[in-house]
Amino acid sequence: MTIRTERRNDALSKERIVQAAIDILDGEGEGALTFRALARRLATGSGAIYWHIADKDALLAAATDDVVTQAMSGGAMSGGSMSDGGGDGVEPREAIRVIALGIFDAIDAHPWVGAQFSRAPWQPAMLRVFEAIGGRLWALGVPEAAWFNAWSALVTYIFGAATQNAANARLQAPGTDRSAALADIAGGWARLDPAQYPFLRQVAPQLGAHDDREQFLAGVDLILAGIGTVKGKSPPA
Amino acid sequence: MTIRTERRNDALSKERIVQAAIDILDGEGEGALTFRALARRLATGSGAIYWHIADKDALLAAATDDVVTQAMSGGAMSGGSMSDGGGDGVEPREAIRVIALGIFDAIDAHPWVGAQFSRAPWQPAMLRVFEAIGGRLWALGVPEAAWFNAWSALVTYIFGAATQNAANARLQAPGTDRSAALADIAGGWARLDPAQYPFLRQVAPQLGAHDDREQFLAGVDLILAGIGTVKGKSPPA
DNA sequence: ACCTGAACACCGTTCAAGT
DNA sequence: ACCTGAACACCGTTCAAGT
Repeated sequence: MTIRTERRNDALSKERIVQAAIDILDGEGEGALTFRALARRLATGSGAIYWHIADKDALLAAATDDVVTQAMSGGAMSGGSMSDGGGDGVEPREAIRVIALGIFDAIDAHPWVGAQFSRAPWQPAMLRVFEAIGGRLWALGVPEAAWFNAWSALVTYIFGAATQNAANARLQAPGTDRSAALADIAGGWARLDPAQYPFLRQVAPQLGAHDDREQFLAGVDLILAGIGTVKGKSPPA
Repeated sequence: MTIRTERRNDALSKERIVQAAIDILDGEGEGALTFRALARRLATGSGAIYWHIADKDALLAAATDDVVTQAMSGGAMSGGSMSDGGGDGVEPREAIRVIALGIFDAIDAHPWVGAQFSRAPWQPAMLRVFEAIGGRLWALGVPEAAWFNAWSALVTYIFGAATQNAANARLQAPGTDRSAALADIAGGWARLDPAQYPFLRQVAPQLGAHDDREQFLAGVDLILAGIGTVKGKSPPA
């Protein structure tokens, strides 16, 4: 007697399709993701994909949701949204930094996610990020009147900065050296007209030498410092 | 004797092509900008456009540069980049707010510009924005060690927030009511699981009622306040 | 020098036809 | 229920041919 597996291992499914799409996006770039390429990789017809996924937008949305969910699954990012101040042992400012860096690194590793945000905010996985940030603001003791604007500024900065960073990375030809490209731009700034661009000339060396993650975190810290001036008290010991 | 005009008034030129592209982008959306549609509007062949512009990326870059240049031509945004503190009578923080709002409004009016930033930062018109912000930081008396990070955080937030705002606007069907769509999302947040999403439930009413420009400016102010804590002195009177 | 428009090599999406 | 792959209606870009 033969025991049939209820499903062939290689049966098409939304999960398999989304994973194949992520593989293509990461490995060959956004331009390489076509239904024909996807069908070839899955050894099926291009039309079969439409049985499982509505269209290309839905495919990109599902792939993005996957990546963000992954990024949020780190231990430091769950829990701690209690209004009593957290209670999971992580200082709220530090927790916000960890969440922010998690998003930054995830988008850096999957640059196409950045472009996707513009087309589909309010995705389910995003809600978990939003809540995690908001919960830490409660734990920080930010006064109620400032909740919404403080939360909005943080979330906007985190996703905006991560997206811009990834876009810069995507601009480069796949094999080229990132720091060399940056040095090129910094060199261009250093040669700008001193009368018109005194500031950019001054900061050109720092542009060429900066670390992206540190620069990103410095921005998060500036916003946190600004939020601190609203409540007017120092962080809890 | 006949005096020939050196150029027919309707002769093709990069300027005319870019303007026609902007008209299409603003009036019919990003999906409507094709070389065929552009050629039809300019009463020429689709191939003629390639004589004046390298490809579609260059066309979008030129259109974006136009819009940003326009946004920066406002009087309050020029000058004032002297290290002696400005001297054009506008308080630096207020000048930064004006510049930021100018960018925000320009991208709000031309939402496609937001999507374009990801593909081409470092555009010439952008440099003027970058310099204008940096110059005001000097005027604010920010210490040298903080120049780069403070500048970077401001510029990142301004373009990131403006882009995200425009993307949200673009998501909606052209005819629909913006506040109704926001109320829908806010309603969704209000119905989230209280155990998992206490923060989002709390701020849902503010999400539905907020003013986008005010929210944006509040973020700029938070960063400026954070920058203030770095230098540790109050703004000059 | 500048313009024309057919041709080429692609797309996303649909759908009759298969199993 | 799920899959196939040809067909449809598009794209951006090129290029021989015109003026």
